[in-house]
Amino acid sequence: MNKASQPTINDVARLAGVSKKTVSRVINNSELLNGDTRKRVEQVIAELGYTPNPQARALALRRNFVIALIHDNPNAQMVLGVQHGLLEVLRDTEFELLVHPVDRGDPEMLGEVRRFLERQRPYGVMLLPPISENDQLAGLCAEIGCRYVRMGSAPFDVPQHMVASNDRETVRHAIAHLIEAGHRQICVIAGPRGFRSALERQSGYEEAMTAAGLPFDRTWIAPGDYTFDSGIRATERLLDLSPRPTAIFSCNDEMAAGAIHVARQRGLEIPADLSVIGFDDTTIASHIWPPLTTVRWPIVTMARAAALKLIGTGPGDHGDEHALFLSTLIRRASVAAPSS
Amino acid sequence: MNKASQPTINDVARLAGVSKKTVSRVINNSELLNGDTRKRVEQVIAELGYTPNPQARALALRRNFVIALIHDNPNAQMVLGVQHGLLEVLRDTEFELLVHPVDRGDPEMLGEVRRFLERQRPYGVMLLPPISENDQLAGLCAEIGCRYVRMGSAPFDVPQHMVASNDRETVRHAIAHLIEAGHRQICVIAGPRGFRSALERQSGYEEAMTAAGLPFDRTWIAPGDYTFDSGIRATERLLDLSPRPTAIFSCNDEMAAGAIHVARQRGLEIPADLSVIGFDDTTIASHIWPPLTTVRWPIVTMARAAALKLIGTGPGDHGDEHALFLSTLIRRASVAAPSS
DNA sequence: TTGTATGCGTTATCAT
DNA sequence: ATGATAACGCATACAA
Repeated sequence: MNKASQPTINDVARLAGVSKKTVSRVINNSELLNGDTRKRVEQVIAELGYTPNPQARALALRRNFVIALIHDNPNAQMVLGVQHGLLEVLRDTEFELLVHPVDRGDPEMLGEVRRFLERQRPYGVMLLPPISENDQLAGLCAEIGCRYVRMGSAPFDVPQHMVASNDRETVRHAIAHLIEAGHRQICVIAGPRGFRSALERQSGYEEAMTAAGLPFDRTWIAPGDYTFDSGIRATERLLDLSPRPTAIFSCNDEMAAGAIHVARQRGLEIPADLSVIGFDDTTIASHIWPPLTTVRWPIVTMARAAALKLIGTGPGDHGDEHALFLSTLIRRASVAAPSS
Repeated sequence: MNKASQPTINDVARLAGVSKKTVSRVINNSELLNGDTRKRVEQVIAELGYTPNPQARALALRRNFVIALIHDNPNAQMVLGVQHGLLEVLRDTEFELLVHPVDRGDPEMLGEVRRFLERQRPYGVMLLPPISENDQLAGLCAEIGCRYVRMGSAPFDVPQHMVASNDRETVRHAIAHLIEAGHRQICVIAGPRGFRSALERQSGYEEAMTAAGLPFDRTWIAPGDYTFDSGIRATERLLDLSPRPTAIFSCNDEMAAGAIHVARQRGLEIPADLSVIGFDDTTIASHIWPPLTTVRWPIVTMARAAALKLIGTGPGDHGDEHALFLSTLIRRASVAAPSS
C-alpha cells in the first residue's frame, strides 16, 4: 500500500485475507456472505478508512454516482432552494451534485443534453421547471436509462417521476381571500405563454372567479413573462382600465414588485387603494414595502423528496406514491378591503 | 464496436488503422505526431462522433475533469451568478460543475472537505466568500494538489489563486457621493465580525470620512450580520440617535431593505428624510421602492476569470496577472441632499 | 513518429 | 460462500 495515496480495495483484501471480490461484496451489501468474513472485512475497512474510488466504480458500472440538476430557471432563489434540498439528502451518501443549465431556446438543446447524459451517465437527473415540462427531455432520460424526477406546478407525469405543487388550488384560495375581503374587480398579471405554472395559476384565478359568480374580462388578464419590467407594463395597462381594479393577483413576486412600483408612481397606496398578491415567496416578497401577501411552495421539501426518489433503492420506496406538495398562502400586508 | 454503446478509443484506433496510443495522442494534442495520421484519426473521430469517456480518463489520470464550487454563501443571487459565470466558460469544454456547500460552523468541515477532494479529485476548486477567506481550506486544496481560486472583497492571496473586487475603494466613492450631496452625519450598518467583506466595507467608510475631515463616532456604526432582520435592528438603533443621521450606508442590500422598512414605519421619506446606500446590487435593490443606490460587483465576470484560471493550461496564462475586478456605484433614487 | 505492455480501482463472469 | 480472471476505457513507460 502506497502511503502517499489512499487505500484501495486491494489493501483491504490483503489485510483481511480475502479476495477483492469479497470486499466488493461487502461494500455492495451482497446477500451471500458469511457473517464472520463480513465482520472482518468491515473491521479492516474501518481501520483503513477505506472508501471506494468513485471514478473506478463509475467506469466499471458505466454509471456515475452523481445527481444532475438540469434547469433553465432564472429564479435564483428557487434554483438554490432546490440545490439545498437535494444536497441535504445527498450529504451523507456517496452522491454528488452536478449542475447543468440548458437553454430552452437553443435548437441543439436536446442533442446537447443527450451528449451530457451519455458522457456523464448520472445516476439520476432532476428536472426543474420550466424545462421539466419538456416531454422529449424526460423521454431522453428514460432512453439513456437514468432515473429522473420532474418538478412542476401540477402533476404531469407518474408519481415516480414527479414532484408537484398544487398551484391552481392555492391560487383559488388566494383569489377567494381577495373576494372575502370585498374585492370584485380582481385583475391578474399572467405568466409566460406555454409555461405550465402560468397556465395553472391563471386557471386558479378563473375558477375562483367563476365559483364566486364574479364576471371577469379578457382585458383583466394582462400578459407578463415573470420579469419585473413585464410586471410594470402589465400594471400600467391594468390601472388604465376603468373602472380601475381594486386588486391584482400577480403570477409571481417579481411582477408583483413591478405592480407596487407603478402603483406608487401613480400615488396609489397599497393596500388601501390597491391590494396585491404575488406568488413564490421570494426574498423580495418579505422585504418590499408593504410586505407582500404571496403563495409559498415548499421547494426545499420537494427537492428533498425528489432526491429520495432519485437515489431510492427501487420500486419499494415510499417516495413513489407521494408526489404532491401543498403550497400555502402567506398573508402579509398587501391586502385590505377595497376603499369604496 | 457494440452498436448499443458509444464508440471507444479502440473503435477509433481500428477504423483509423493505428494504435490506441496514437489516438490518445491526438486527443491530448501531443506534439510528436505525423500530420497525416493526425488528420486521419481526427477524421474517424468526427465520423464516429467519438468522445473520450470521462470516467476512464479520471481513473487513469487520477484527476476528475470537474470544477468544484465550494461555498457557504447564503446569498442566492451571488451563488447563482458565480455558477453562471463558471458554466459560461465550462460550457464548451470537457469540464462539468460540481456544487459542494459546506458549513462554516461545523468543526468537521475541514475533514469533510478533505474527504470530498480526495474522493472526487476535482481539476480545480472555486472558493466563494466567506469560506474563501479560510487559509486552511486553501492550504488543503494545495496539499491535495488541485488548483484553486478564491473569491473575495480584496486580494488575500497571489493573483493565481485570487479573484478580488475593490470593496474598500468603492465604498469610499459611495461615502464621498453622500458627502458631496451634503451629508455629514453618515452612519453605517456593518457586516458580520470576521468577514473580510465587512471589514473592507467598513474601512472604506472610515477612510472616506477621515479623508473628508468628518468626525464619526463608534455609535454611528451599528452591528449587522447581512440579514434583513439585523438591518431592521441596526436602523432602529441608528434612528434613535440624536441628532438623527441623514444618511445610512448599509454593508449589503438586504440590510438596506431593512433600513427602508424602519424608515417607512417611522414616517420618514426616502430619500428626502434619509438617504440610503446598499451593497451587492441584488434584485431587491432595483425592485424596492425607492430604487436603491448600491454598489455592484462584477460577480459573473469574476467567476468567468476564475474558471479561466482554473482550467487554464498553466503558468503561461494571462489570467495569472489579472485578479482585481472593479465594483461600481449604481446611482438610483435612494440618495438626495439632506433636508436641512 | 508509432506501437506494446501494463496500470488505474472497481465490478462481473464463471468457476470452485 | 469465496476466488481467479477478465472487463471497463483511457494513459503512461518503455520499446522499436
